[in-house]
Amino acid sequence: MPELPEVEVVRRGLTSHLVGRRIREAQVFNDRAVRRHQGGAADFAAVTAGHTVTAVRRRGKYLWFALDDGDAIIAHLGMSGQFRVGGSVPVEPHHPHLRVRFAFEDGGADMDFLDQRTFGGMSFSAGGADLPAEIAHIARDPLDSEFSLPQAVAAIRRKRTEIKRALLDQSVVSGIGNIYADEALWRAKVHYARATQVMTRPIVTKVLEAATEVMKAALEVGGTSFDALYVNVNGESGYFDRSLNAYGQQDRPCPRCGTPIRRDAFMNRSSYFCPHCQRPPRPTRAR
DNA sequence: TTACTGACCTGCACGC
DNA sequence: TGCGTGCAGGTCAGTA
Repeated sequence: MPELPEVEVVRRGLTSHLVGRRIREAQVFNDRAVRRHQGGAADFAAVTAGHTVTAVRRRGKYLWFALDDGDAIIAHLGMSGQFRVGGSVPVEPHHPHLRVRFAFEDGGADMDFLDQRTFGGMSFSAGGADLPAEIAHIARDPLDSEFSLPQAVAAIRRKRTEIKRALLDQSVVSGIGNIYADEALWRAKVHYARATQVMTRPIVTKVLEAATEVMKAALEVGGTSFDALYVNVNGESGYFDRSLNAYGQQDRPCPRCGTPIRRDAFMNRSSYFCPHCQRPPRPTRAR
């Protein structure tokens, strides 16, 4: 699943393939891919044509293509979105997951947006080259040069919820998804259900530092791939799944203490944790 | 205002 | 072999 490291790998790939190229046309093969664009598929194609891409930027899991006149094209990969540009195996025009195709004035390789589960999508943002208004509510992520660890720690401690829920809240700290939340909590030895309002500043700091470390490590090896749902712009997988300590490791021994990793249902998804290293919070007594 | 829940969506694995 | 069910999970609208 694309989380921050995976999206950053895609951003870097797209930067080298797109910057300086002028869009000739966008073909939308599935309207759902542009459902967040107010004017619909035809309008999306009309407003994106003729623009030159000046930069590919990112905040958390959102990408946007800054355009020459100050506008932007926003993109989110969702769970299964992929951008492919001129890979060794070209995407066929009738590929079942091809949602949007961009062709360029230079006649070079097209850019394809594929998305199996259609949770991702694209939209046009007028005047959004620096930061689209549509994603201004997304907090800075730990790989952002202007990310403030003390501010993020304070934001988490202000919440009255469980730590994992806070980590997944993109308006508090962005870029962290289910995989890296579990890995960060495992590294920090913190249970996913710990209440944020009673966590000390050093503990929250430790969790965020762990999240930063694990995402940096994942970025170095091209991100985490379990299957064909995440690949870079050339269609290649990352290798970080080989380094996961908790996520997806149910019943396997904890690399730290040997206790079998447990899987709990949490927030309609799975949480993987070591029941020995990450002790559950004591239930609060009703008065 | 804040926290929480469920829907969206498709392909795969598994059991019967 | 075919069918039904559960699971994967990021985001957002609706509800409490």
